[in-house]
Amino acid sequence: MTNQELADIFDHIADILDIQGENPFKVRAYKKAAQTLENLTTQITSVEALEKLGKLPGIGEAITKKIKEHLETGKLNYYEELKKSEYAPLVEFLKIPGVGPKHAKLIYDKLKVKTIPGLEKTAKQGKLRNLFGLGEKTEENILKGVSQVRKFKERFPLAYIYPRAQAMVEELKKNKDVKEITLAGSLKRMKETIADVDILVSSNKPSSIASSFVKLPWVVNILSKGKTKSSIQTKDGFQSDLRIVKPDQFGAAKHYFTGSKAHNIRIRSLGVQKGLKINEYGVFKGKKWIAGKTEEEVFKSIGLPFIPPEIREDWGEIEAAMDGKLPHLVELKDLKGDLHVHTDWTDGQNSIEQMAQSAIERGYEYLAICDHSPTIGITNGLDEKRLPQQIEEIKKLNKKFKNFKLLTGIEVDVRSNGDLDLPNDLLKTLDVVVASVHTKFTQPKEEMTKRIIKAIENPYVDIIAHPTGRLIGKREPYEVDMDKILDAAFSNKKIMELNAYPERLDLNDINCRKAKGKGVKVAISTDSHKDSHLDWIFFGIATARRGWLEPKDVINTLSLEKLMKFLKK
DNA sequence: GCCGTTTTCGGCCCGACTGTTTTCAGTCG
Repeated sequence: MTNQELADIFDHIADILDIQGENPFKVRAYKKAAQTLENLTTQITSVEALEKLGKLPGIGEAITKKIKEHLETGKLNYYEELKKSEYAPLVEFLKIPGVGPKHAKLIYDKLKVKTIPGLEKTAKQGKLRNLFGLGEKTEENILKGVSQVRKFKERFPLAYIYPRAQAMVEELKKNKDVKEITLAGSLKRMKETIADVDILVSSNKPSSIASSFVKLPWVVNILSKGKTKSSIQTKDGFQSDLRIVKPDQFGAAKHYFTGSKAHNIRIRSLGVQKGLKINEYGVFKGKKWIAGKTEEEVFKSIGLPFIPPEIREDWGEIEAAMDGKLPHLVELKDLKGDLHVHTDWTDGQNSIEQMAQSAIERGYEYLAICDHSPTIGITNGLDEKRLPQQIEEIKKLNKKFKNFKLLTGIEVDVRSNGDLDLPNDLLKTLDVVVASVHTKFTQPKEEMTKRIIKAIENPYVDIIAHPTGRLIGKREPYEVDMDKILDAAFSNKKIMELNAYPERLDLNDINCRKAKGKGVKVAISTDSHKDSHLDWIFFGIATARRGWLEPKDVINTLSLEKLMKFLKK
């Protein structure tokens, strides 16, 4: 039972209760508990962990008891009973935009419809419009919503959304009535997957902005258009929401629309304690506006320093801010090099020299060439004959550079028994050895954990690449005991990779934070297979920041000299 | 259901847009 599975149960409970018409604060309590569990950095696998559990935000006596019951018996009676409720199937309806718990219940109570296909049929027959509170328009919207649920995926990878969102911002900037413009929401917080694109604009002519927005070239459907708020769907499959405020309100609005929701609730509650009201228009004392031009002003009003967007998740950032212990998050400019790239010696597209040139253009001091080893046959992996040849080539090239060095390396495969597919005699001649799992992902958790720990214990291995093997939206992480892996990494002074390849982002934010907590250093590397891929470091940095990493936690912020010392080379 | 430098009871963040019920409930973020 993972935290995520427990979180899903409480989330489901909240939805069923909501449809049943339970006390909305009780519903919110379950939602809050689900969120806390989802964001936890340690797995709740033991009953002992429960001692600390009750102290977590939103988890009190009743929910602790429920978690305990589930851990001990493998199920939760309350949940099992709730699932038998005639309203339980209606949770599906909540996925339809515009349908909430009240309408779901109403539709079922009056028409006994409880499936999405059934709902579609009923709507097409024109039966919904006769229900009290619903009309023709709502019926139409529900039909649209049903087809949308089919057509639109739930979330998109950050790297898919980000460039498209930037393009929308650039297009909107052409409107001269835009004073300030920014991305907001989960995109501003750089979550690894994004449901929709939030854009915030300050302007004295809101209607002009709204008109530009709904006329953007990517728009396929206008969902709503108002003076301060509009929503569209784009041809790329995602929704985008625009908010427009006055220039003096921009900071308060930016804070508010960046979220997360949990963070905002905390901030607003702190405001209430100080007799302040905080909303998207500013900070108010009574009816008097006292702050809100910048985000800094909003934080300052409740006595806090600026909290970076990436960590606004109510994962402890507010407590850290109160104690003056906010991390100084790592930035792109802190990085001195990339420790994992491929070339045309294996499955990369550019030569070693071209990769070096691109690294130099990005201001790096070093670049580690870590091509594949023999096991990955299709990549033309380097064997005992070709790897020494590549090392020679790199040595020759290094004579050409000033203030820059190519590091010799390999991405060596970890076999299913934990052995590496190149001999130690060869590995010890390299500057950087990155070890990774590319085969037999379905091993049981214990075997996989042992396998990786064995690689960590090899004296010539420096870095474990993409430690969970997940591909966002395509492949779940393999089963592995991350706590044990990190403990082994710490005691062997080994580095964990944060692979910045857009579909990997592995370690993810939560595991980065866990690594930091255990004192394990992280390498943010792109795994580039092409010179332009070096820019993907952007998403690696974003994930590192979400994981609270500081320059001191990241190994490739070290100068070449200090790096080589750390690697003992 | 959670929580407490106002409280172990009585609160719980706040506002915009839509559609429909002509004064507001439902949904969303």
